[in-house]
Amino acid sequence: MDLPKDMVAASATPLILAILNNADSYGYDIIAQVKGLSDGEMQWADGMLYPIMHRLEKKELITSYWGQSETGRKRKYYQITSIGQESLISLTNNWRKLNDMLQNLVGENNV
Amino acid sequence: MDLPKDMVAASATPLILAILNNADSYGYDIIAQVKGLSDGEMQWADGMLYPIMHRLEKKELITSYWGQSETGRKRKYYQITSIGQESLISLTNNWRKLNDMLQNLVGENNV
DNA sequence: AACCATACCTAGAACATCTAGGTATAAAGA
DNA sequence: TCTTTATACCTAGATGTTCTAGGTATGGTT
Repeated sequence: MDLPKDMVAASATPLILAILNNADSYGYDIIAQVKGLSDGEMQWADGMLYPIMHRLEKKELITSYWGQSETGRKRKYYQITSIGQESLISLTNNWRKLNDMLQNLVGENNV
Repeated sequence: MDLPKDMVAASATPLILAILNNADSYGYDIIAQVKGLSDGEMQWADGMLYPIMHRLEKKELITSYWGQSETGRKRKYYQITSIGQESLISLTNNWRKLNDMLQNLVGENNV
């Protein structure tokens, strides 16, 4: 896909929230899910994800708790909050509106 | 709409390119078009637009030329380049893909 | 003359991402 | 038991960007 940075930035938050809205998850798994959802086109580096997670936590869109993998390795699980769910709805609507605007505008003159 | 900054940023470039792809235009008119297209929900400040135009010009996605309004006031018109058109296609496709991903993901669990 | 709307511009604050490093540990294999 | 690999998390700071808050200029209107 080779996304411009600003699109990566703008899509990261809603994608993360949408994933957590389906089920609690942790850093490495979120990266794996995004990779899967995008057919391998989006491959986030972990160092890019964690600062975003921390920011989302600070904004209280998500919370975290320590858990363990089956093998005993510790993991930090993230859970969406009700504020996060509201934000997800709003972000998703904005994405749809902007996408519609853009597609219509471009469609007019069949680029 | 009350868009987060990163979404404003990510949508500004494709919107501007799409508008110029329909017809050459100038700063104030682009702002007016965006306002119209969004039903008044997106109101860009001019001071926000010009730096973006200059950056797009630097990247050679658009070019500019001086013209005049009917009343004689000078205007800087912008025109999309072929690089800009390619970029517009790519950006529009990326927007559609990301939007599809997001809507599907959210739709699954009817937020 | 004064004011308003149009029209463009820039410096720098503010903010966020993302690179490039780092730590730690379980499992596997030699 | 030692090394390697994969998993798992973290942060400082460079980098890049938007956007605010200023500014200039001018034609039309009162």
